[in-house]
Amino acid sequence: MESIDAIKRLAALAQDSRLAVFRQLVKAGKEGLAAGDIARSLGIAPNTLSAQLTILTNAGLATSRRDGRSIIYAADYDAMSALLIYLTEDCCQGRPEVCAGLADVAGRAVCPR
Amino acid sequence: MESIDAIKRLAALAQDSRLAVFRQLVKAGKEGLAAGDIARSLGIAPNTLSAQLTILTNAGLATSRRDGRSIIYAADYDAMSALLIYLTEDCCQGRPEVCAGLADVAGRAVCPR
DNA sequence: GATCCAATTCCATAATTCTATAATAATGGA
DNA sequence: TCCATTATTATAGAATTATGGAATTGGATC
Repeated sequence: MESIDAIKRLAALAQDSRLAVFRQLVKAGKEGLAAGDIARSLGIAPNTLSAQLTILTNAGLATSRRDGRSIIYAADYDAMSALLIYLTEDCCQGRPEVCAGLADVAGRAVCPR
Repeated sequence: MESIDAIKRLAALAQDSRLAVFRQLVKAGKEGLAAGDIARSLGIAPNTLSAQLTILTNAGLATSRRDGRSIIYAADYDAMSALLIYLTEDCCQGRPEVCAGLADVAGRAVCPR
């Protein structure tokens, strides 16, 4: 993964509405959520949300598909994985004990149920 | 973890110099790196780097300690863990197959050696 | 104390990002 | 076709962020 892509993704997530949207999408799973439903549930104006969704999509963190009048957005889990890898790669430099706890916690966190 | 803390951390990482600094710190491990060494190795002016390090520190992603004239910065692995957890928690909503790949990849990524 | 070195703080400018209003596009039903 | 619904695009003002020069602080050495 390129540094510039990581920055794009991090910047996309570094804003409260967008982070809230992304977390909703992560929870929603593959089926995704309609733009309008997200706007209502988070109390964001449709046009503002649209701009936020565009940023998430351009960053590669979300995908969209049309379903009738609605546009359904879904989290892109692969893009998320790539980002996590990028942030933590080469950690501990041959001294695994340093980040053993991190590995443990990250492994559990990703799919807690 | 609070949303506002996650945003702070994401924003701290969403900038090329700071991301490069953080990755160096992650690679360096607990011993950390002196501010001056980071500035030289990345070609960043000392005062600019100082501002970046302050942002990373305020976000909780780095710690600092003085050693003689130098100030040594180190990555905070716990803060990093907390962020990864926050980003991925409640993913897959009871359908583990959705993010099994993510769990796998994240688990390996954190400590590749 | 005087001096050098490492790092930070202060401050101003440039650039970017956020958000909302207004206008536009696409879809489906009467 | 006409209209309501859903969503996006365009644009602009406000706010935030990034960066560098100059000055300052803290520590080591003489």
